[in-house]
Amino acid sequence: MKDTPTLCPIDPTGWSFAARPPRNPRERIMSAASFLFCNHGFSATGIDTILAHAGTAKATLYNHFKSKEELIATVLEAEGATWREWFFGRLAEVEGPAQARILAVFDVLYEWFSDPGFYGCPFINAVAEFDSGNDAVRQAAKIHKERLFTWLMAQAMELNVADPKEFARSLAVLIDGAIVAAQHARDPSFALTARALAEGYLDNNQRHSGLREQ
Amino acid sequence: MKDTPTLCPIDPTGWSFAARPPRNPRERIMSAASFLFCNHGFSATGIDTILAHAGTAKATLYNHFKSKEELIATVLEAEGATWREWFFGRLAEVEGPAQARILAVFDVLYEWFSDPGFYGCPFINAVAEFDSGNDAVRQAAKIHKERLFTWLMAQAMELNVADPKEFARSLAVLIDGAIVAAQHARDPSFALTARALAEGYLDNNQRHSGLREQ
DNA sequence: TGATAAGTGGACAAGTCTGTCTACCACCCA
DNA sequence: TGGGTGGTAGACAGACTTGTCCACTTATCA
Repeated sequence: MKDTPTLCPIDPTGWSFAARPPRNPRERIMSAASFLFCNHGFSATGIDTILAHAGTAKATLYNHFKSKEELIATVLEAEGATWREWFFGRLAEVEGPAQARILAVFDVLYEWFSDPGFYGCPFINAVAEFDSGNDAVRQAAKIHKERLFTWLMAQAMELNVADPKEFARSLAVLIDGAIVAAQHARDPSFALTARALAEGYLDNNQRHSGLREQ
Repeated sequence: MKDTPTLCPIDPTGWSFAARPPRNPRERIMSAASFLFCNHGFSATGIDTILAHAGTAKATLYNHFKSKEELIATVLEAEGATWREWFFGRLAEVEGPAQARILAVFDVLYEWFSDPGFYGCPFINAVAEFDSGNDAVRQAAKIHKERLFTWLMAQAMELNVADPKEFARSLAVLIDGAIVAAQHARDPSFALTARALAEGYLDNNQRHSGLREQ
């Protein structure tokens, strides 16, 4: 049971920290915590459950993390970093202009939603569970969203749109909407619905900027 | 303390069950539970906290509700029903064609997001917290979403769009996206961003159907 | 007036939660 | 060989959880 711990029964394409092979007790704890927190909720997952999944002793956990709250924050950071690495890595593979890269966002989302282990966005879920009362969680979510926003702004600059900030906000709405709708309906095709909306939005943006130039 | 209990410090325009004046112990419990569950999370809110806010005895709670789980389900239903009553009531006031009513959706959302007591959609939050593990919650969320979907489909029929289902799905994405973005950023103006997206989508739909008819 | 229903207050059981602590083990490197 | 580091196993404290129960009070209504 200890030699090859199967903490995460799913085999995602690499978007989740929980699916990475843990190399030491600390990583085993984080893997198990990540999987359990994201799938069963943060409050609902007890320390003992995490330890049982990780196959480590309680003292080991409290050697590495000051408290459950710190563990939650650390796990969220790791999960976010892994996801962004995967997400932006995927998009970096896309050839062509910014327009193609932006539409590819929704193809990559589709891939994510299609994974049997998809549980929604850990930050959306965490803020939903804590909202007021846990600033570390809100902060982690804020940073994650800002990273995404920065990437969207960069695409907007490249596209030379009239209002890059509003452009990024619009795409953020489409992305969040797709995530929540797919999570609730357990239907990955909401990514394609959002993609079609994005396509229309890009077209409208193009047409208006064309009119401006004439 | 018992004569005029101020369970809910906010004074919304009527979208929340928690703000309705409770008339009997059962309603006091539901009001307090609704406010606490939605603002601090379901697991994080204990029975004793609810009772303290409601000013009732524990036996009264367990006289009316079999368990905390049943209380959660009942509160979600009531909160959803109140919100829908408010939301669709608002939209029914809108004069003009379906197009205007659809855009008004986002004005009403803006009003909701602007309330200081806005905490996001209780169903999105509940599913985020429980996901797997509480079927009653998922079921309640499903019913709520279906009601909204039905309304959107009705507008689609009136607009005579090519694919009413896809039309409703698109607007659902915009609505969910606006809710989550506004909740995270604590910025109601995401409703206006979503509104602009909807406007572009409606225009594109119109243009394409025009092309089809020619 | 007097019976019935509904609510109160608080003790209590039984379990779960986080976090601490001790005693022990196994490995690595000097 | 032997000391230090890091992990294990599990008991334990103390607080908090949900849910039950009982004796008592208040309100309603025939």
